[in-house]
Amino acid sequence: MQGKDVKPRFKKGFWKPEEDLILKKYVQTHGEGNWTAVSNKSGLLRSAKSCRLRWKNYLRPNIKRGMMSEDEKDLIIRLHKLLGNRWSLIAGRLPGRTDNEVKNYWNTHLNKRVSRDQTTHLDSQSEKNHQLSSDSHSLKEKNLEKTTAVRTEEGEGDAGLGSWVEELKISNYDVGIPSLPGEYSMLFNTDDTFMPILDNLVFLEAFGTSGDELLQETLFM
DNA sequence: AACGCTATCAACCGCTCTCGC
DNA sequence: AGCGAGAGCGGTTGATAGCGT
Repeated sequence: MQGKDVKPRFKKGFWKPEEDLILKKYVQTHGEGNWTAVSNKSGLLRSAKSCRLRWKNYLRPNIKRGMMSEDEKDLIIRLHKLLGNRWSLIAGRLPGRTDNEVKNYWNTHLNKRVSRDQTTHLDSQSEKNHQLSSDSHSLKEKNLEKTTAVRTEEGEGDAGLGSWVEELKISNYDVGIPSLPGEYSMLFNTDDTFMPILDNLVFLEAFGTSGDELLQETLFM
């Protein structure tokens, strides 16, 4: 056996408490980041990726674990409506929650709940929606194109944005109140928990423009 | 008690993005 | 401009706990 072509074989599977302790101590001493160094120097036989994930999802300070509150559930549903499967973005609005946790929670709990709700509402809504959608569709279409165009003009180079906005359209998410203009009309819903959190930062991250700018464009185009 | 099924969630995998050279 | 390494993201897998029969 020649040593030079032997790749380090990393350990897989669940982390032991002693491994957690080693990782925690190493990061506390040397700081977060450079996970390759963490992997190489900590003595853990774990990949850089694995170390990063373990730290980010479980060992990082201020991680909130356990049951989701009703507010958190509601927020996830609403943000998912607006942002789609952008878990890190959604998790960023939930202090102490990680993208992995939000994603898991969505897949196991909320996904079912939402599809169930949609099914029960579908019958009563479908007639009404059909009427409204023909009116609102062109406006929604227009605003989406405009939003995407803003990003393109600014040279953001985010090829993925256009596609997920498209997905949002295709997946029949009712992200707006039909009588209000634009795709972002849900902003006019003065919901107590949602409004303060859906701030400009979300828009900046998601659309490359601030919520204020977007509203201006949507309202006074 | 034993078995099978389902739900849950931690962790991995593959891909994309970013940045430095 | 092209390349490689590191970091991040979203989708998927697999172990296992819980429940029903």
